[in-house]
Amino acid sequence: MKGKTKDVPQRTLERLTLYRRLLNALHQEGARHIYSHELADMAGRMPAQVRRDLMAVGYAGNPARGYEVEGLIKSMRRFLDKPGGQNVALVGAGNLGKALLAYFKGRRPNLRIVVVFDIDPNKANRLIGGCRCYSPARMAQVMKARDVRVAVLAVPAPAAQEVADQLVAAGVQGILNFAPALLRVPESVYVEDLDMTMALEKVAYFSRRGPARKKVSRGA
Amino acid sequence: MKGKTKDVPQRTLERLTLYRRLLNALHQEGARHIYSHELADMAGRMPAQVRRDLMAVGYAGNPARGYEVEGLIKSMRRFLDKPGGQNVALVGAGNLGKALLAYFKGRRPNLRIVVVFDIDPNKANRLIGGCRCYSPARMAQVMKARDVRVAVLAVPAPAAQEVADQLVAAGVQGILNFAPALLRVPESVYVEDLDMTMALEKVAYFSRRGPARKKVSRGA
DNA sequence: CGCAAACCGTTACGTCAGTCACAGCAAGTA
DNA sequence: TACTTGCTGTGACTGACGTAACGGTTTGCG
Ligand SMILES: NC(=O)c1ccc[n+]([C@@H]2O[C@H](COP(=O)([O-])OP(=O)(O)OC[C@H]3O[C@@H](n4cnc5c(N)ncnc54)[C@H](O)[C@@H]3O)[C@@H](O)[C@H]2O)c1
Ligand SMILES: NC(=O)c1ccc[n+]([C@@H]2O[C@H](COP(=O)([O-])OP(=O)(O)OC[C@H]3O[C@@H](n4cnc5c(N)ncnc54)[C@H](O)[C@@H]3O)[C@@H](O)[C@H]2O)c1
Repeated sequence: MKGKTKDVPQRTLERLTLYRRLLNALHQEGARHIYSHELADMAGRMPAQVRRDLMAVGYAGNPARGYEVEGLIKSMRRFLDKPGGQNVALVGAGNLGKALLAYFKGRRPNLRIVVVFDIDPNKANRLIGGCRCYSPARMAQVMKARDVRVAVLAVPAPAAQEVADQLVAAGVQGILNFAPALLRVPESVYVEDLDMTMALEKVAYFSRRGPARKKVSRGA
Repeated sequence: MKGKTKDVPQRTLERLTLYRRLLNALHQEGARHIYSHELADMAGRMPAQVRRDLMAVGYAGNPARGYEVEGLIKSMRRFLDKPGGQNVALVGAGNLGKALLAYFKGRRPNLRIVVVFDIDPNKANRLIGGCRCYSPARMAQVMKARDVRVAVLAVPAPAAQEVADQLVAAGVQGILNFAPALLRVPESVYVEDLDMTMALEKVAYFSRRGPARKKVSRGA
């Protein structure tokens, strides 16, 4: 019973994934120990925040040596990852979808895109970026067979809600949505919106208003 | 004297761009007036928050008819956009860069990608997605000639800092960063990080933890 | 013309995340 | 062994943001 994770704030989780990335790089370079202020520097945060974030994963550091890199990585893996890994589906093999597919190809061992869906008949039943592409009509069937519970949505905005409904019907519990559209899904389904247009407008706006801002970088 | 914009919160600005998108669609459909609770429904927020956000743009609604759509759109344009529009540069014409280029092509009249930079000699001095592609060596020169102050960074992570330095040297004041790397830039430069990997890990994590979450969707 | 209703603008409140500060402790030193 | 040092873990503080509440105002109708 390793439960009792008492709800981690979203921002904290974002930072944890960042820390892990940094730690993996450090481990590659042979580092054995690291202090909170070192991690903080690399992540662009405050040392206290790093320590507080790490409290969530329940790994105790040593006041004299800091955190043991390898052990911390293992702890974070236990905390962040699903033991057997998670299969991910991609819907929409357009420009963005194909870029994502190429990027995630073999990169994340336990967060792998294993199947693609696209309504375009020219794409269905073919291999795209090493993944089998199916017609959305077969979604429920394929998703269940492959035990997919997370999906990336990269279709045009007008089709987004329809696809989301299909995904939910197919048993998906989390959606990474690239379409600029508000998805109506059941409470139990987690949706993360990633709106690039909004992000660009934000940059355009704040880049005009002097340096009066804080250091909240925010991912996704 | 329309100054006195007294620093808008980032989240508010994100929502404003969303409202504007919705309003444009409504205007297309011929809607003339709209209430805060209608906009709120469409945006997935609370009516009070919509009203509060709209305070920032300084457009007054009417208690009986709500907001006048066309006037509000105009006000938001005045508030959000730079009068003559803003030119944007894209650095890195890889899979992601090309997708972005295709997507923004002619879509945003006053936020246009006008130039591309890539270190690949096969791409330099050619047209990519309707944009001239230059070698990074000519960055400062080209950027100044085209008055570009905003850049999208889509190069591999190891090259990100170097490119950021070049961009800053070329006079850029805002960067939309897709690379999973922390950019060190002067205080006056605004950086918005958009980390897709982080977003996907977030979805994978929270999709496993029941429906205990709030309705903070967050863009970018 | 007076009234009722509905919504806007704004102020006040509550909640949550980020920061600070300090107690506790493990290692190194004399 | 006794002491010093510097970092961790954590409670308390602060500030920002979202939420709720309320007075003001404009319209429609009796
Ligand atoms: N740079 C970008 O590409 C970019 C930038 C910002 C936002 N977006 C958003 O990302 C999404 C995808 O962008 P894109 O450039 O890849 O678009 P795209 O037009 O290149 O690709 C869309 C793909 O989705 C498929 N599709 C359409 N309807 C479908 C359905 N009902 N079921 C399954 N597949 C369907 C199409 O066949 C096509 O292959 C869009 O919502 C867009 O607004 C993309
Ligand atoms: N789906 C995706 O494509 C995806 C997903 C998540 C993150 N990212 C991030 O986005 C960035 C770009 O991804 P991509 O898939 O387009 O990569 P890519 O390898 O397809 O393209 C990178 C491009 O950048 C160019 N480049 C390299 N160094 C450069 C330099 N110093 N100056 C100018 N140009 C240079 C290369 O020539 C290439 O054209 C990466 O940092 C990646 O981590 C991409």
